[in-house]
Amino acid sequence: MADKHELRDKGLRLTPQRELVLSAVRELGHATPEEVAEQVRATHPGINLSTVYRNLETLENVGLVQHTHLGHGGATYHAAEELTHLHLVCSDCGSVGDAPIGAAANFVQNLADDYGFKTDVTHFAVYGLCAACVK
Amino acid sequence: MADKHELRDKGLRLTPQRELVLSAVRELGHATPEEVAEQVRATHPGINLSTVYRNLETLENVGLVQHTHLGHGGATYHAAEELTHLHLVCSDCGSVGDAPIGAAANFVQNLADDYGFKTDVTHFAVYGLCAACVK
DNA sequence: GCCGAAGTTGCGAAGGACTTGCAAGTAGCA
DNA sequence: TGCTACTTGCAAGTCCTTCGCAACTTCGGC
Ligand SMILES: [Mn+2]
Ligand SMILES: [Mn+2]
Ligand SMILES: [Zn+2]
Ligand SMILES: [Zn+2]
Repeated sequence: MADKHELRDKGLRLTPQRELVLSAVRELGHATPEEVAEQVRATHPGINLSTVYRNLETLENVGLVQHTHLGHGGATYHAAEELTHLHLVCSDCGSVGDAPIGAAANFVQNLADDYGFKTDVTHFAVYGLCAACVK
Repeated sequence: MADKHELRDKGLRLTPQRELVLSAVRELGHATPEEVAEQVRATHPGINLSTVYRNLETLENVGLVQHTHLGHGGATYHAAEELTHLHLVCSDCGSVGDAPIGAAANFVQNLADDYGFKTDVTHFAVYGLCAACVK
């Protein structure tokens, strides 16, 4: 549920649509704009898809949500608090597994040391074959 | 330049368009379908974009090219031989740097050991801030 | 509480990036 | 040389995301 103050505190106006979009992202864990819209429509049937897109962008600008790429195209949205894990996406079966960010700590450190590159490991999924499909 | 035999050897028919698409991918290093089309048009002005898409797909199916995601959307194509490095994409300035695959060896090993996940580190770029933009 | 400026919404239309159907053309094998 | 399966160009069609705009809210000030 979106607390009214957190939106106002970020300098955003409080509209039912905006609260609902944020709530939906939190409830869904990660979701495409289309899925967010569908979820919001459960309580607010009239919401327009473009309103969902606009609010996702606005919420991302103030850091309340963030997007990730799990598949070959588009984006999926997470609540910012939730971005504490990596996504392991299987190229074969499409499954999305989680791994703690720490699993990449070493890698991130290497890139920082050797290239001065500050890696955001959550923006793109980690792509490959899941344990089940390796066999 | 695409050697005629390598296409035939993969069971593909040899068309000028197909050879040119493969050559273009090799010359460009990594390129979007649009960029490949533009490159091909230098010697074969009439080539249709859909022919480029179809051939990229065909060439990917037989393993001569491969696609990667460097940006937030679409795909860019590489010659299969060239996929020996990671891409470090800067979220700020958009630059695309390279790093040897080995930089991720440790990470890949971790995921294999802990999750049985076989990682393809080249499919998605490594996203973050380049050294210049970190400052 | 009421007002007005600025921000937001819904809707329809536009964009951009592929994908598809199809008729004409071509490669490759006999 | 001929046949058949594969390819191509072209036009149209999808799918996903963004825009323009008029109507409508929100919210700080009065
Ligand atoms: Mn992909
Ligand atoms: Mn992105
Ligand atoms: Zn799998
Ligand atoms: Zn940069």
